Amino acid sequence: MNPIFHALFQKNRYLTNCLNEVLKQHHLYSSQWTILYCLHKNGPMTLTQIWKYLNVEAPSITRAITRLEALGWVQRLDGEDKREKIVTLSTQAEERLPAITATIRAFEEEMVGSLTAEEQEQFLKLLEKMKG
Amino acid sequence: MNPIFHALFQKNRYLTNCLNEVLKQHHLYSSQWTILYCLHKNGPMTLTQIWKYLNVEAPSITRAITRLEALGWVQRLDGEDKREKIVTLSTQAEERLPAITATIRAFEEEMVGSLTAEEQEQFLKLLEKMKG
DNA sequence: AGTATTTATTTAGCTAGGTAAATAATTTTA
DNA sequence: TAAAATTATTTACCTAGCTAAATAAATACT
Repeated sequence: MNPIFHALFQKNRYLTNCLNEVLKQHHLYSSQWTILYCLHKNGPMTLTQIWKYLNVEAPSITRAITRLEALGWVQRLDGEDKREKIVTLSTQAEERLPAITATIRAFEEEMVGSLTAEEQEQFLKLLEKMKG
Repeated sequence: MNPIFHALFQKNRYLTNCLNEVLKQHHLYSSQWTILYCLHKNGPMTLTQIWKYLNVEAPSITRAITRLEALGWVQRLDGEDKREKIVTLSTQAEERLPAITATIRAFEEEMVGSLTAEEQEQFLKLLEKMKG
């Protein structure tokens, strides 16, 4: 296998495992956090808005939201268009998000901190230059 | 979320989806192919050798090998040490691998070809420089 | 030799992604 | 306006990663 692919897949696995490890203290998985952060940043969103924003398929989001709702992090409200459900953060989630965000920032700093700002920019540029 | 992480996770998803798409013609999933390639390159291996080489956990490999065996791509043979199973490619797999490898090479070329050799090297260096 | 520890594999059960198809509500069109 | 097409969400089921714990064989230690 092309070493670039190999390295990219490995790093991806490694980083998500680390992220999950770090999020354990908040009783969250990485992709749950991704959704909470998305809602925090954008306010209430429909399921479709969420999965289009995060670039995954609808069923992944349905499942994740069902779990997040059961755990009390979000609510599903009926939209004006009766087909759509609007997802909002619970007040509990709003309260906890600052602490979680701090954890994440520290983690990201640790992981990416070994690269200079210039290298980070270069890395992003190369990632985007890869076809897709 | 840090844009580097975001971009890396997205690209990872995108590439594995593309890879699966391309491998459909050979009736394989990307991680099945990863294992076949590993065996092709290294010859017969125990399960432990495989998962250590690929940097994943043992149960993932057990499951994948079970499936590959059911589909006729590999065999599990008892080792001299009766605890270990030695995995070998079937002759059918050996016959088909060249065509599959060609497909993969073309795909990789298409994906990574937008980067110059220098950029590819740089990308790898940056990936490795990220903590982990 | 007999017990304790380690090692290799497997099983069970979780999140997280995917596709295909079902359902219900809305829009378009004839 | 009734039928057809589209859209939002869900359900069912697949691969693919993970951890924790079970099992069986080999090794180490009295």
